[in-house]
Amino acid sequence: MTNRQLAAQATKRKLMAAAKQLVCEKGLAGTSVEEITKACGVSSGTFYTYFKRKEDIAQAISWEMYRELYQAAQAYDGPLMARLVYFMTTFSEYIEKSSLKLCQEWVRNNVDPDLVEESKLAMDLASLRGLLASGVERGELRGDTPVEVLAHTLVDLLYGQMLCWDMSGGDYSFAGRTREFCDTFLPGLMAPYLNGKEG
Amino acid sequence: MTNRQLAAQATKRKLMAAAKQLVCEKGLAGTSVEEITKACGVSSGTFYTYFKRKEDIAQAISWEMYRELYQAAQAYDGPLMARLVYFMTTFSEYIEKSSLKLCQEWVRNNVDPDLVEESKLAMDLASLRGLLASGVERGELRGDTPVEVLAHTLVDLLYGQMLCWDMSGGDYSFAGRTREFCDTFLPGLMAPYLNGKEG
Amino acid sequence: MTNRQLAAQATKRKLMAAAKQLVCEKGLAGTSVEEITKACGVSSGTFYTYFKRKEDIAQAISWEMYRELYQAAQAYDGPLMARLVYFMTTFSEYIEKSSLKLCQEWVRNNVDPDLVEESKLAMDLASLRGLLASGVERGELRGDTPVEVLAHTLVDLLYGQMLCWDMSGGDYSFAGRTREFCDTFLPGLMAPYLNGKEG
Amino acid sequence: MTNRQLAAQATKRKLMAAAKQLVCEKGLAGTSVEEITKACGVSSGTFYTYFKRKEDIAQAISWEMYRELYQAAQAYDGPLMARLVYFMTTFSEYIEKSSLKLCQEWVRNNVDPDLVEESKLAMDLASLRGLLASGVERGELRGDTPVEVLAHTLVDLLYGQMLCWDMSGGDYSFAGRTREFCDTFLPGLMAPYLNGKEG
DNA sequence: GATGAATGAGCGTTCATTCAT
DNA sequence: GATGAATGAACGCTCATTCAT
Repeated sequence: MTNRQLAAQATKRKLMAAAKQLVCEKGLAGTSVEEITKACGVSSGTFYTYFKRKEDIAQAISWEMYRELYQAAQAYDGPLMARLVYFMTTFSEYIEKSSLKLCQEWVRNNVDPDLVEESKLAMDLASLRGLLASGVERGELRGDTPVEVLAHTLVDLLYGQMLCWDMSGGDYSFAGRTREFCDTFLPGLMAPYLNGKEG
Repeated sequence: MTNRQLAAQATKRKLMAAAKQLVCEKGLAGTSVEEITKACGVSSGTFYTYFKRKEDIAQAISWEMYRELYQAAQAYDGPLMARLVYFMTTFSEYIEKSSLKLCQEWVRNNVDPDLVEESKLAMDLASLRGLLASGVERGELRGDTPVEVLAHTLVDLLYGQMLCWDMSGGDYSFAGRTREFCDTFLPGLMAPYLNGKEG
Repeated sequence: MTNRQLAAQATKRKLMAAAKQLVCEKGLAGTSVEEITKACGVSSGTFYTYFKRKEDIAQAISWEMYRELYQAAQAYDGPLMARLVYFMTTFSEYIEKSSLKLCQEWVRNNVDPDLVEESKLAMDLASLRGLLASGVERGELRGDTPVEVLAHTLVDLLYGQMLCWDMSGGDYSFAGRTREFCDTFLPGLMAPYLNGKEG
Repeated sequence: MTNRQLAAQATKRKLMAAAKQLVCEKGLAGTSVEEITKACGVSSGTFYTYFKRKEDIAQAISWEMYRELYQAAQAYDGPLMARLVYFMTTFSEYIEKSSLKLCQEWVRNNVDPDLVEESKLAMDLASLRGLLASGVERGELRGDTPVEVLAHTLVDLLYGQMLCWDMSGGDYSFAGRTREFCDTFLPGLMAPYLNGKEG
């Protein structure tokens, strides 16, 4: 990689870091491109060398964050229920740690019908589906487990906890609520599909 | 009520009707105050006789809609499980019928940390809490039912279904998913707390 | 006077009182007609029964205030220098007591080239001119006293003290400065024109 | 300085020149940003590249004007009384030459309690104070001259002449009045403090 | 790759004033 | 005399984006 390429990479990283902080403080709509670039000591035009539209930097930031999350989730091994709980709690812990504002911003962006994104929703769904499918493969789950329905129900629930947390203004712990669910209802929900050795 | 008051009421209704349609088509951000007023044949200033800010009309519309929903839910009677299912399915059917765009708009507005609204979230939570509490009172649910946790878990789920539906762009039926949940998982979820005569 | 006329008079007084307070707090530009009328419990249309334009109420208020001032000044008797000092200090004391904001507002309005008012400036000038002329008549001042020049110089000075006080944001006492001038420089200024019995 | 910077400077100058003329004709409130920019053949947004708010251009114009005035005043040398007279008459001549409307606008802006500006009032005061102090240093004025009181009295007077001129609508000469004062009263006012060689 | 001046459409909002009731 | 809904022109200001340098 040439020096120029390295410098370019550094510029992009600086932009994303500055944007992340500003968006956490003031939301994306409340943050102008100029603020982001000024915070990096570059000119506003430079922004467009790296991002086609202002919104793109928000997506880039969220991808960067979620990549880490997925890697952790895939690396984890253990019994099915533990894997499930690990995925769900890691999901909410991660988001809660990041920033309420960032999460709200993300919801706003992804509910906007004009902003199509390669869907994180689809990825989360696929992750859970894969997790359950692996349970079936390994014999931890019965063959007739309704994998698809289970997967999207759990995703619905996680997203709902996230949305309610956003709407509450962070009045309580998102991760706490996820753990509460995993303790209180998840075992009953999964029981019918678990093979004996797990039950 | 005098004629003048009636005329004023009519104007407000016209504004809300026009706004509802336009917002369904193009979202609130995509609809200008001028468009709304022109569609009613009133001047743009008239808008501000009835709504302090542009956003307020969106809230007014959603309140109007949800009032109906709550009335239906409270009117319904029957065994606890039926009341629960009725509330949840009516909730999603109602929203789905209204308009995807309107629902997305509502989510966007209510996730905005600056726009505080007397929370529909709180109302939904209270409705479900009340519903479950009535079950306990009537002896349909055991005395040690964790009413609060159940209530917010079901709200989380409903809001999650709504959010995922919004994010999918309406690719599938929101109400269908709620019904699916009620059929597949709700009985198992409630089973531990139901008194014999219901189970 | 009929009851109706009495009621009308009361309404007008209420409007002026409310306007005075609001303008003192927020300036005229920052006060809307609706605020004034709401503060009186009347409708906005009523305002226009008594004042043709919004600005007119400010003038009405200032006239009301200054009438009192002029009456006091004319009632006072004593040696010329005392009359002069009395007029000048009463002028600034009165204004200072009223309200900085009101004074600033008055300056703004009277510097506006579009708002012609029966000039208080002209009245102040006439007052001082009359005061000095009476001094000549009574033999307190020499016959060749440049009454006109003295009068407008003293008005210039008073208005200048007022303007500087306004610009300072009320950092010091307007009346104090007037008194300082009367003590320090006024005797020297008048000395050449005073007849022996006064000097 | 690069070509781009030169062009930017030229744009700013054009904006100020156009604004100056328009404000002289119609006052700041009567001049819209669009008028100013159209007169320069630039877009309305460009205005905000150089001035944060509409009002700022008025301040910029007045600073530009007064800078010249202060430079002249500081460059002038001669006996104290001459320096004093020069400062005062230059002050009023300069303002009178500029434009009545501009002067009225300036007063309006500087009496507005919300618009804080690095005070020209303070600068004028400092100028006169410095002028008198230099007189004391050079032995032209007695050591016990009340420099501060004299300075603010003369400033009060100058500002008062300006205000009265504004209020009169320019019916007479501002500079003429200042000269009249300098001829008629200034010598008597200063006499007690002048050292023999000057008197 | 970086710059930064220029763009310019677009919009929410205000509010003094009117007039039919 | 009082009402108050309706008016509607008017304007400041934002800011994502471009492109010549």
